[in-house]
Amino acid sequence: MEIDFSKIEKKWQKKWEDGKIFEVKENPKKKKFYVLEMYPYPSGSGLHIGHAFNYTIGDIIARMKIMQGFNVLHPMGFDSFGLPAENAAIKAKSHPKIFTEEAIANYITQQKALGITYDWRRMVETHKPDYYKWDQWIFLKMFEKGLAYKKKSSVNWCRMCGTVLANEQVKNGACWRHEDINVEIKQLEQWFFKITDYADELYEKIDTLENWPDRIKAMQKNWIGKSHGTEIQFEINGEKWPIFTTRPDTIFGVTFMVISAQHPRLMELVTNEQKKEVEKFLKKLKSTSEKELADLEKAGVFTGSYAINPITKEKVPVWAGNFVVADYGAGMVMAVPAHDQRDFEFAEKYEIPVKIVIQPEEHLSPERMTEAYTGSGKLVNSEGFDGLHNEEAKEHIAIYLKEKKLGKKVINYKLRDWLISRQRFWGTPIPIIYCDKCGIVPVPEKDLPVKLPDNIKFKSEKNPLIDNKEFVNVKCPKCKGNAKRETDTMDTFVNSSWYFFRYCDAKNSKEIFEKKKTKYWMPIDLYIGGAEHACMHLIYFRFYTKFLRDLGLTDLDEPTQNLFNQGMIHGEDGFVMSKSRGNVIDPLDVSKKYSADTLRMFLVSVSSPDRDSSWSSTGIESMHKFVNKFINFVLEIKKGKSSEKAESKINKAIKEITNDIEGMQYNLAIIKIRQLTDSLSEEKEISKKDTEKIIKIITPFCPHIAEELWEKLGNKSFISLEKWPVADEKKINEKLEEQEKAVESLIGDINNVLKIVGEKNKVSIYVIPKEKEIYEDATETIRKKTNLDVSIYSVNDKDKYDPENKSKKAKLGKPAIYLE
RNA sequence: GCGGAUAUGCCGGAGUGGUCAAACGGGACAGACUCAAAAUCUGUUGGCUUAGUGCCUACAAAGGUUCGAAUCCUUUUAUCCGCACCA
Repeated sequence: MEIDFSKIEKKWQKKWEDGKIFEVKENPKKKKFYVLEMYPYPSGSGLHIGHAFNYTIGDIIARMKIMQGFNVLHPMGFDSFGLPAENAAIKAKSHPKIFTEEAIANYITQQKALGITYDWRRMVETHKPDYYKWDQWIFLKMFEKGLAYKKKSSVNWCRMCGTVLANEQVKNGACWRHEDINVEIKQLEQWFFKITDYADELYEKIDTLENWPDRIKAMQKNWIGKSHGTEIQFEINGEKWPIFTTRPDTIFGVTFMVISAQHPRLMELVTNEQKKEVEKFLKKLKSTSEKELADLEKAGVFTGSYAINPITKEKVPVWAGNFVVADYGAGMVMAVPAHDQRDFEFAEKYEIPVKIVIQPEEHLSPERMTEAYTGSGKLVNSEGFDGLHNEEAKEHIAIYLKEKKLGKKVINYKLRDWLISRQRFWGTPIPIIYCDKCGIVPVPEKDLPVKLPDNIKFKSEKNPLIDNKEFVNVKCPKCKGNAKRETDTMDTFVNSSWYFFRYCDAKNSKEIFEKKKTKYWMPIDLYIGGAEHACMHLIYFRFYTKFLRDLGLTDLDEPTQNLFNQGMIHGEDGFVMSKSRGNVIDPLDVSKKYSADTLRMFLVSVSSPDRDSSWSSTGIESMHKFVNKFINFVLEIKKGKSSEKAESKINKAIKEITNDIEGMQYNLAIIKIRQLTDSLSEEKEISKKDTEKIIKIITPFCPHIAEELWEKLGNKSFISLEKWPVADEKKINEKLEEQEKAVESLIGDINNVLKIVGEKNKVSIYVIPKEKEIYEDATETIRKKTNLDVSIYSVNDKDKYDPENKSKKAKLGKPAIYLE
């Protein structure tokens, strides 16, 4: 039968929409299930295959859950602030809003064409004032709590983006959007969110995230980088300077100190004699980018100052070095060349003494060392601590330092505060006013939102807000005097840090969301997206959830316990899809050529959805054949009574497929659907009820076709809302399956012998009496599959035809055969 | 350097202690149908051997645990990814 896929897709999409069947509201009587795919940035080029994959993964489970009777929240929205639209607007001398809204309209059309169960009433678009108003509101709350602050510091600048970037947006020293552009370090005054206040909770709660991929959890731990150590006060020029170390046990081995060349107070330590040298060194450093810095040989210059070791009272030189990170720990380290490789290399280069304070079994001596000894051992040259194992010594020395008020135990994090200012137009305006009299004044809540003006002129790449007098000039909310607005906007990751809360109450104009509503829907039961957000969005959205909790807006510690990382779909050539490679597959082309259902099926059939896979044109072709085969099977099979065997198979399939979908092993579910269809096509008839069950279990994968078939069987309802079948365990008959296998193996044997002895016409089969029925029932199948005349005899049958006395070879489960 | 993941037949990928020469799909080959092709259907697809058998070699490599391992343990190697001079 010829199916007009595109026609039935449109038909059912319209019916679903008209029937509002995927629109949901809170219902305390029903169990909720919140499934969320990461919302997209609406780019001008439309949906790509990764989007289609992402949405399909979510839709399959959403559809099954709906049919299982859950109240399923499955929303979609757009992360619609961002640079590409702004850059396009600059080029076209237009407004980014125009590009953005066109792109969104296009996305919605394309998303609808995939037949996804979104509740479109809940759509959020982050560029709309009714959304970003609440971004600003959160900012004000952060400001109130001291978590939003302005500070001058070294920040990452991308000249292509024309703005500063958060630490999380710097990859390998380059901009996350421009991998060939190394970021520059600039000293700028910028707005930060104090995410470090939550560093400990963000770190510790990672272990509670049961269903997050290990990889993501490891990446976040690594990124937050919690380490236990000791802060020790060294005296330099009569002033106390703290350093951070994880190795207080080596304090007697300190032979010099190194302060970061980027340390803001470096010059305070530089003596007049050394000033020239240091400046020369700094100048040379400045011309190297951060990326090159990483590969650079350790180098430094003597500052002229000396530090006093708080325990030994020894005077050691303080150097400025290129390998010390300025904003980690104290930006200065105590250097123990004998027991730290970096210090060792540095000491070797500048001929600084090496002092061994930890001795392992195999005796070390400074002259023979070619690298630092970082292992364990007993303390030596350490006065009263000599003889202690170094692990014990860590503890003892820390206590000693604490008693003498020379140091204390501390915890350090690699995580830095989140730099949220962006020197760009197309983002949420930071709701801050600068007044000459009153200083930094937050915009009062009642004046929110601070709207982006429609009337703007782009001049080069400069943020047009700066020249927009109507925007900039404002009265100070405190003194009513003339004041100016902040013109920086917020990082777009701010918008995506709480959008999942807003879906629960997307149209609320009075408050950010109603707590009662989010209490019903949250947490997200399944969050689906790519792994590229591991150390960006996926940290930020945890941070925001904690902050909103502390505001009392939610009781949740974590936004979701279940994170699913989809794999990447590569081109047919195995490479990442890219225009320049010409291996891009457009999901819309595919669904037009085959069907949306074929595309959905294919996307999740190649391998487990969390794995990378490659596009395959033969694969989609084959899936399309299967889809057609399935349709024909359902329509053509005689609706009568199901055999026991068919019932067993159907129920077993229901059971297994339900588990596979639940476990997101869609590829396995599809294999089972294929197997079921293949084996049932041998049946003469199947009951209408069973046929309907089969259509139901394919509904999450092929919703349009399922609806159409459901209707063709005479049903008036939506299959999408029908009850998911539950396997009747009693009908699963393993014995029948075994018997079927036995018959198959017999057929295999016959064919095998035929191969050896050549063509024959007739087969006589001798079976153990109690098995006779099994094989007799299969006579027709055997005949069909071997193309032979089939006679079946019981071995104890006296009248059997058995000229070569083969029957005596028969065994249980393995009949004897005679071919002629 | 640190951390995470992966390694299965021509290919993609199932398979976590025996029922595994290994699901399912792709590809290839052979056959049926057809004037022919497409579609569809059937079979074969590690080696040798054989009236349906038996044996050997196999699940990155090497060891080990076990009556028994693709599956468990140890080590090694390779690939991919993330962080990276974090003291």
